Amino acid sequence: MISQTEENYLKAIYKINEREGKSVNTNAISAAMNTTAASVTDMIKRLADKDFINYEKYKGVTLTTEGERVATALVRKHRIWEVFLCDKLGYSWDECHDLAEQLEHIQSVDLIERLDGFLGKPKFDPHGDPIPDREGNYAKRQQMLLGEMSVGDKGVMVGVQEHSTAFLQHLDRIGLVLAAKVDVLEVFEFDKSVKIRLNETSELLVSSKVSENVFVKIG
Amino acid sequence: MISQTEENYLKAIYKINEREGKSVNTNAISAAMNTTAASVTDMIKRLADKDFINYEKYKGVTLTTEGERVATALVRKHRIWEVFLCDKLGYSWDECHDLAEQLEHIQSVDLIERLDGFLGKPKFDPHGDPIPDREGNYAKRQQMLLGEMSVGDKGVMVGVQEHSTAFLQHLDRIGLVLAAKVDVLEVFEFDKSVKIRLNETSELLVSSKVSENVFVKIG
DNA sequence: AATAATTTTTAGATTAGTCTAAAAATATTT
DNA sequence: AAATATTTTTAGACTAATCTAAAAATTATT
Repeated sequence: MISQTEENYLKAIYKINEREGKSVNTNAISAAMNTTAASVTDMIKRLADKDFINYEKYKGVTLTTEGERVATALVRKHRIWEVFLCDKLGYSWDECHDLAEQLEHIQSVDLIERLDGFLGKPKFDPHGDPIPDREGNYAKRQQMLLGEMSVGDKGVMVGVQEHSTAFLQHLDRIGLVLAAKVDVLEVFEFDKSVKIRLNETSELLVSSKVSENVFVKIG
Repeated sequence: MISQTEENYLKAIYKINEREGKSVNTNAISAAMNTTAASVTDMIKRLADKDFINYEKYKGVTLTTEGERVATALVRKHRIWEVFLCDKLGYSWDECHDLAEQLEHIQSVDLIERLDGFLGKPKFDPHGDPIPDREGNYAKRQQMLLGEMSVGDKGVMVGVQEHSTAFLQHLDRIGLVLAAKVDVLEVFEFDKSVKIRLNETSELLVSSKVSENVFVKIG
């Protein structure tokens, strides 16, 4: 058996590795898990004993095949539950995350498959993040940050890099929500702010904080 | 904060009290929780410290108002999740229990209210057990055991006393499921078996094991 | 390369939840 | 009412997950 805590550590390691692309060190994990470095050392020994991670003292950790399987299964469950919460129960995208953190730990081989079917086998969660399949594979999104786009580029808002409640609520407030049409009108190098046309109607000037954390799918 | 384990103990105490109607003793709890009497003593001290139960050494325990609130909230959540699993995801009534045991511990003030609304505010779970309202109140069912009915009585199958998988699967097999119409044709005092007409068509002879564990609503 | 700074690990404690074995209290039987 | 049986509690120990403080290893800086 694997505990919820162990699962959460594996997910944290997976996400850090996905972001940084290398062996994950103790401090990064303790920051992500809100614990001390000592606690992390204890835990990674346990996870290494159970063959979920490869660990060498002072060298950081990487996930084994089995560890990666557990982590992607959690991500899959998390994102499918988020779709349920938003599509069926009317939660907004900033509210669904915390509940999904709990629901992703429900242990059942087929509950999540049935839920997936009930929801119409969605490919993306309400934040535009892709949902891994049963094998843990998911297509990397054909997307770029709004801040990396050029004048004249057109696309659709497909996701966010930053998932904080405050940020998501801000996006709601300015109308830059999932599936919004985005045309880049001007890029101000000075402060990295970007002027866009939203949904082919209103003009909107967004700050660097926004442009550097919003993903747009070109096309 | 209250832990999942503490919640489970409170629910067990609630159910034993509901069944036996008196102060709940240590051994009954250890049997229900599949632990030792020593573990129960440890736990009831903790629950008494937190004012969830009234406890006097060697005298058993009763729930406080707060303890009862927690227990009925759990029962409410359990039964609403069961409705979701059966109505929306196609689980059968013998499969949904174990999953609901996990789902009932999801902590959220309004998730269960939204789910309740999504499901159309059901009054009964898939086993015919009543769903408590937010205050923990629920109407006692207008029902009797099949074995207590008389020849000529007619009714509808509304629930079971015994919840084991084997029993529920047996009921499925003989077609005596929730909402089935039941007319009592003959009662054999010798072995407490009962002959019924099922759904106004087939005749069926059921054993005492069945007749003493199936609830029928008269009318 | 020596020193300083940072990161990581170890050592030793703590809490929740569990256990076994033995002692104490209560209930039942003779 | 004494003996026996049952129930409950205590005592002491274990594991998972955490902590603080100190030691050890690694990395960066002068």
